[in-house]
Amino acid sequence: MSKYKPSCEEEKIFLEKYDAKDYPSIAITVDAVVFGVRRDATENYRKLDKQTIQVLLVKREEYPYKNYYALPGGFVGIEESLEDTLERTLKNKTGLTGIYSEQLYTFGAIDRDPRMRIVSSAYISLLDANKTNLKDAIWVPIDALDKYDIAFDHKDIIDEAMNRLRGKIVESDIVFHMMPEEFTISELQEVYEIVLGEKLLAPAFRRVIAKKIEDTGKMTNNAGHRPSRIFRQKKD
Amino acid sequence: MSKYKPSCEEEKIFLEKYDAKDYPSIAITVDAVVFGVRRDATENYRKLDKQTIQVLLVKREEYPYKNYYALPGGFVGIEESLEDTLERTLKNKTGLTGIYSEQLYTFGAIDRDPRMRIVSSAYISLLDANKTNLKDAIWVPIDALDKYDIAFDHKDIIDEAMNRLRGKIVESDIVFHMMPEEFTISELQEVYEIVLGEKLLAPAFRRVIAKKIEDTGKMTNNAGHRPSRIFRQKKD
DNA sequence: CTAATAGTGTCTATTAGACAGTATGTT
DNA sequence: AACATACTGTCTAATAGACACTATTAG
Repeated sequence: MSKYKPSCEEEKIFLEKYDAKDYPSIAITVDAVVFGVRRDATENYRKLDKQTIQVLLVKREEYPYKNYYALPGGFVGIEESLEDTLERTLKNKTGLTGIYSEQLYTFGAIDRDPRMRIVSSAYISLLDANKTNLKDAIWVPIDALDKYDIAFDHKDIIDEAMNRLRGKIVESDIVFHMMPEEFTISELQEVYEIVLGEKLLAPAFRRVIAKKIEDTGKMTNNAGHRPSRIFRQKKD
Repeated sequence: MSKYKPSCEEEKIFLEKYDAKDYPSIAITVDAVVFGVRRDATENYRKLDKQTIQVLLVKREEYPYKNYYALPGGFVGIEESLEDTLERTLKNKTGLTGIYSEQLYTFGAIDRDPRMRIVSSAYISLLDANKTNLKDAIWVPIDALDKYDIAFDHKDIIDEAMNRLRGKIVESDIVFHMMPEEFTISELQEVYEIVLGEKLLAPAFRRVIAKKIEDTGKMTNNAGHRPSRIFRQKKD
């Protein structure tokens, strides 16, 4: 399994005798908090569908927490890295691959799961929700979560993920993972406002964001008001 | 093990039949990156012992990586939370309890350990290194790590921890966990400079830090120059 | 006195907040 | 023209960077 080279014969024997079954078994899973912002798909109408950020949830078909909603996720295979598990799970639920993800936190309380001891590494995944072609999952607005029965400690995980997202949106470039390729500054500002939960002043926002975006030369049209320049993320 | 209540008889039977041994076994460990800054213990001489931050390492007595240095850590017990494992491990190596810690990252590459598949949750722990009464561990200056053989992927973990520490020291109050109860502003500035790896301008530093500290009314003496006010962390 | 570090005052550059105003499309 | 949103100009407040200056001890 490993590239590690034993240093001597004694060590080689030690490693061969070593049996993982001798140790108490704790399972490890990966859970994904997938965030997205949805827009109406109509070309000439770019207003947000729901003025809130949404989370991807899956209805559980089996016990425990049957019929509850849970984060997409699953057991880590013995020959699978945490990121591989994440990728596989997201592909199964959304059909999408290569979604931007980063590790959030690992939850290890002893009574997280009634079946057995399970430690879960939670990841935050961000995507432009318009692109999604969901299979078994649904989008739930973050402020409507209390209308759903959420399985395990997944509500806590979502809350923690929201905190992290709020913190990172201002000092990193992760917003762009939730945007389409091309967007207006107002659309970008809307996403900031949704995540931060507060209104921002347009001049200040434009000043700050200007360094991170570049003009495509295109304009919106038929919006019922002055058209807007269309930008994309600036990459060095 | 859990406070979870089965919803019906069918679920109760399901849970009783469920056997953790049916799933492939991945072990989980906790490793601690313990950071500290050492000062000379002499009362009237407050200069830093070594002008660098130090990490706590343990010499491995067994294979694999026998005689290499590793982060203090160990296997998570079946009835033990990640934090409990951390606390137990640190107590064994340093004799100290209640050390400030926060989760860093969970490392899950498949070939981290030659014995078996091991996923490790790494924590950052911070303490005033002067207080330590080490048992089996040694302090290694961060810039002297390449003189030691480091086991597993622990060098990567330490690097990652250093990055996190650098990021957090400016926008949180974690420095104070590495300071004694009472300190001068210069001593505090020295710790910032050690962590950030750059010199800071005293007036700017004082302006910013003033909000977080309060005067004890005491002064240093016999320092060979103008005495310094002694501060402590301000708590609301 | 000198050496050494503690601590302050202040000027300037940069950035954030606020708000009024102008611009340009659709209807 | 009226409306709606896009976009800009500018004043002010707060903050960060730089550096010169003063203060106070030991020896």
